[in-house]
Amino acid sequence: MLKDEGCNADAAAGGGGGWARVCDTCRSAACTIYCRADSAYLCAGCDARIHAANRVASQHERVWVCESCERAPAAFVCKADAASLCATCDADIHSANPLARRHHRVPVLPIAGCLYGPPATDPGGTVVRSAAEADNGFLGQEAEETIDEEDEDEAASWLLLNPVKNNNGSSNNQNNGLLFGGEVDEYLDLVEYNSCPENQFSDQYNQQQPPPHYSVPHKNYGGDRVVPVQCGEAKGQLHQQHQQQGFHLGMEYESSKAAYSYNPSISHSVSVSSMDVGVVPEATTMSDISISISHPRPPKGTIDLFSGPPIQMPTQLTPMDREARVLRYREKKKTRKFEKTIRYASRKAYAETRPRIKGRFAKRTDVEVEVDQMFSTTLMAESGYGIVPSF
DNA sequence: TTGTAGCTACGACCCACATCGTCGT
DNA sequence: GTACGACGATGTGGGTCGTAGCTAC
Repeated sequence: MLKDEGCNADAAAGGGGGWARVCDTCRSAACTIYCRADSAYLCAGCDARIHAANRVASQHERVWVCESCERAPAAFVCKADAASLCATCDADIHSANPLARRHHRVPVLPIAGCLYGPPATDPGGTVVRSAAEADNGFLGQEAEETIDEEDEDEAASWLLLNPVKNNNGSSNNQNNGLLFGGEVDEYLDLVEYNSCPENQFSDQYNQQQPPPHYSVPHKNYGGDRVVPVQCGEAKGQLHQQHQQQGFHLGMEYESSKAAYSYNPSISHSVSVSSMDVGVVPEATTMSDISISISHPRPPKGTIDLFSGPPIQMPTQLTPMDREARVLRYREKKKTRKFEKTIRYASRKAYAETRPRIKGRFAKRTDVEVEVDQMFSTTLMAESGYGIVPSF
């Protein structure tokens, strides 16, 4: 049943295989919710807007979009992975290995009601709009303009390549990016991080960290390798997309070796580091970030991009580029988080089930392992949610 | 004002082991 | 170029410990 709505509907999904389905309404953000009543995939903002519009709409049953493929409605919630998965991904993931088979899964419960709550009222009596609304630009024009200015300023410093303010005496060059200090640098590593679908769903997910009444328990889910990821494929697409949308940060990231010759643009460094080194999103301090974004040991035959001469800002941004980057920056600002991020949910699940002595992991005896396996097998059979037959 | 004790908050550390990533064959 | 095995690195959570900062006396 759900399969009909599911992964195989890629062609109609507003994106090629491997890339997150886009919101059916705004066509710009990745969808996170599937509304069964409307048969529509919606992003958080559109969901909030549409389903908060009236009481009837708020009663629409919705489910989370599969956190793995991001393209189909979730059918199961894996408690071990704390992830909502469609039937296909659930089967894929939990047939991967015996440990995964032991994960306890339950059918996903539909979300009803208004996820984002009615607009709160501040002590002064003015209406405080929900975060979702604010995030999606429903602020008044005046407020929007103020925020625009602030964001522009902050984003400008984040926009490494904008030479306009880089001139002496102008306001921008406080920080030329991650290498040069400044608060906004914190977000830099998240940019490309978020671009990878593997991470993207995690971030989307955090973007709408559910209020307590959510029916589906959600935790950070950092894209465990147990989950079939599309990152490799996505990287290519990402690259394409960046080029198409002018998000390439001024980097000519051609596959030719020339791209790796010494042409030390900061954007190059950023992209290489974030994609290839593996950015750890939980980095919250500059030292952490510098660790996460730097090449501890550059590959042979390459040049340490961080140790070279001063970095040149390669191109002048067009207004469209700038706008795109500001938008992107804002998107990241919304989704940034400082909590610990779980990168491997299966490891977390395993760690939680391990025996401990005074907080330390203790050795498991053979008997314990056997009993545990028997118990989990029995449980799976009784609950009937095991999709893949255990052996 | 200075010194001491008590409390709280925070971060580093440790443990076992499944999984990942790299390297050599 | 591909497949496979070996092996070191990584990441995971709860308790403990050390240290810094604060308050009270």
